[in-house]
Amino acid sequence: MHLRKSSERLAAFAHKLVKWFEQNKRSLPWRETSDPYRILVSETMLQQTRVETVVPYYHRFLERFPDVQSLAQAPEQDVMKLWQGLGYYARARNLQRAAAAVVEQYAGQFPRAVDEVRSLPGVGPYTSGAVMSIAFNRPVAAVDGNVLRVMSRYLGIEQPIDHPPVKREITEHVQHAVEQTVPQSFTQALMELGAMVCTPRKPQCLACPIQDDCTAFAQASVDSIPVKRPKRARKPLTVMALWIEQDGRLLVEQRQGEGLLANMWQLPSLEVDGPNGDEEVLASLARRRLAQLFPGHTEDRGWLVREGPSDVREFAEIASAKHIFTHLEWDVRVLRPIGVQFDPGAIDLPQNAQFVPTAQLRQLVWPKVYVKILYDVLKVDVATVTS
DNA sequence: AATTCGGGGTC
DNA sequence: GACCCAGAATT
Repeated sequence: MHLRKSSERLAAFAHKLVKWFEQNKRSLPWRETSDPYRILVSETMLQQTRVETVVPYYHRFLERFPDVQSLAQAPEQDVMKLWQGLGYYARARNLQRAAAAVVEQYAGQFPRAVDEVRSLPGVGPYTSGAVMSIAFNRPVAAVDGNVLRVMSRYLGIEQPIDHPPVKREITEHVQHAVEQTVPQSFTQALMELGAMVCTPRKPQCLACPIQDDCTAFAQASVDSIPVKRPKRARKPLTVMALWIEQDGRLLVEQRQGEGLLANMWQLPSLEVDGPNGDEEVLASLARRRLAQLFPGHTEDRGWLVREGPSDVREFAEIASAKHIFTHLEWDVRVLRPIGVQFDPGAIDLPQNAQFVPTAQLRQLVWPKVYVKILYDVLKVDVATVTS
């Protein structure tokens, strides 16, 4: 792969970016340190997540887990609770596994070799480059969404940037540039330019330090670069969730350990494809879920008692919420059985379900959509970190 | 090479 | 609504 820009022009490019960065950089918490652990925490939180969103999480997380040891030995639920609301929860589990690997495989000393850093759980091509350059000032390219946008415009690349060969070509240019300057500053400068000047919409080309050498600016094609391939449509799902509250306790269940929102807590629920929220469909789902939760029980004079199938007939929809994921769209409908009481002590529940006093709900880790539902119904804020 | 992982800000 | 964000892991 030949370079579109000469080595000399890339050196000048890098130099101008670094100079611009030193004069224009934002003050951000992770720019106060070169501790590789803290850089890794920030980079992991920043994956697919905006700076403003991350800042408060970064402070809380490092206050509770100031070093790899404290993170490595913490209960996973404590880590997840501090990640609650950030999304992409595998990042949190991987980050803790990475801390454990540093403690166990590197005797608590953060590894300094690219391959070793890259081998840590949750550390991919971008994050390894970011840690190497930012924390250790080593010349390793870090190519994220900002960099792909800046470089595709600078180089005038009109092929889709999410095409691997295109990303490889861009990485080669970035690698060549970072080797000719101060890696620590250059990596951050490239991303800072993408965030503040070379933005997705309405880039501030007149304020750009590399405007004079930018291919897209020269061609007036800034608005049509980068090109990305179209995304698939989201899949709509209807989620029937049961509200079963008895004597100040709410019936909740923990999701399975893999996949979407792994291990997080929710109301007992059933999912069906499509917008499917007819009253009768929901009631039928609710009866089916009740039968799963309370096998062999039936309603008798207003109480759910043993023997016979669950035959609760009527439900009230007490709350609803729509929630959009990257590839899914949830329509959550919360149904409360009418005229039935439960005896939390006399019922055998599935392993992952239990009645929890409403005052203790906030100790569990909840997906955002259930944070909203619990607040709507109970007026309790289960997002507040208490641990 | 394509999918699966959250959630929020912005236009 | 559609887009996109300091991406990685899995298939």
